[in-house]
Amino acid sequence: MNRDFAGLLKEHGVQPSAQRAAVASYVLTTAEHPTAETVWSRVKKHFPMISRATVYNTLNLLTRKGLLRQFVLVDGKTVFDANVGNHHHFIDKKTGRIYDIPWDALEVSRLESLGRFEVSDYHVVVRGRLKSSARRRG
Amino acid sequence: MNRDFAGLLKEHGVQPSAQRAAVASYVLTTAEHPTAETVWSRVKKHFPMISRATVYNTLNLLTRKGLLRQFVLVDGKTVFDANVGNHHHFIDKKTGRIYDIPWDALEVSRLESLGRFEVSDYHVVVRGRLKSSARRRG
DNA sequence: CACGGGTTTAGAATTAGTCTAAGCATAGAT
DNA sequence: ATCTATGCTTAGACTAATTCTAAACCCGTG
Ligand SMILES: [Mn+2]
Ligand SMILES: [Mn+2]
Ligand SMILES: [Zn+2]
Ligand SMILES: [Zn+2]
Repeated sequence: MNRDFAGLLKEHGVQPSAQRAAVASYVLTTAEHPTAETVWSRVKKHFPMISRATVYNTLNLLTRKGLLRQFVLVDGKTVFDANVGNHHHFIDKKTGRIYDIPWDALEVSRLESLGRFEVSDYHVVVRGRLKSSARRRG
Repeated sequence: MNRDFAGLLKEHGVQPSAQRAAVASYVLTTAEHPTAETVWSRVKKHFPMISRATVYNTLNLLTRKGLLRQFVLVDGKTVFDANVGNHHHFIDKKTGRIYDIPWDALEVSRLESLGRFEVSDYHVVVRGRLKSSARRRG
């Protein structure tokens, strides 16, 4: 932790600023698939005067620059995911929380047979309950 | 076409009305995965005085009764799907249109190996381009 | 120190969806 | 045939998520 986020942003063509580093330091290290509202509330703890517009701007900018991915799995909520590599998702039906499933944990076959669909990417969305064993990181 | 939608609704525990039959006759027969706004505009052509609230109410009611499914795949738009059986989805990156992939066209393996995740359902979301062959029904 | 480009800000605007309260339709009772 | 209760429909108000706007701000360069 405590990486040099200003440097990281610069490397990805994002001009660094205190606000952007604050957003990045949270959103690029969490596994909780936060909404923009969640990002805002987390970042405000350490940077109380940051505005909502800056949070949205920064999240969209990081997404355009490939540091972040955003997707909508439930309801009307866009969530942000710093895991930009291929992976699948598990949604806990009880809590709505989203967990990553490593790419290699599942295999999808017969994708070549899709006829008129030319596949460029895909992922599996799994829904269910978390087994009762104590939950660890998600 | 021109099925008895009032009868169909009754069979599913939905008290029929002219508005509900109008919504049902469109949304239960289309394959275009429409948004609520799209449903409203289509239904208004044949039933110009129907209100937005009635369209939303009916779509939510049909969903509760199991005649319709709703999901969010892209952007912030909930779409409605009269195909309530298991199936996968293909999203055309160019147009955003959503197409059904029959359940048996794909196979997902190793779902039993997901450890702490207890799977109750899943589906594959595939994205790509539609091959140039003339498009048929989606 | 002034300039200028990019960044941040608060709040207005927009969009999707829900809620409200009044009016309407109709099945059943008389 | 009329009455009535229940449920349906309606317009518009409201809410929540997100984007837009325009002014203020920051900071490196001249
Ligand atoms: Mn966005
Ligand atoms: Mn809904
Ligand atoms: Zn993820
Ligand atoms: Zn479908």
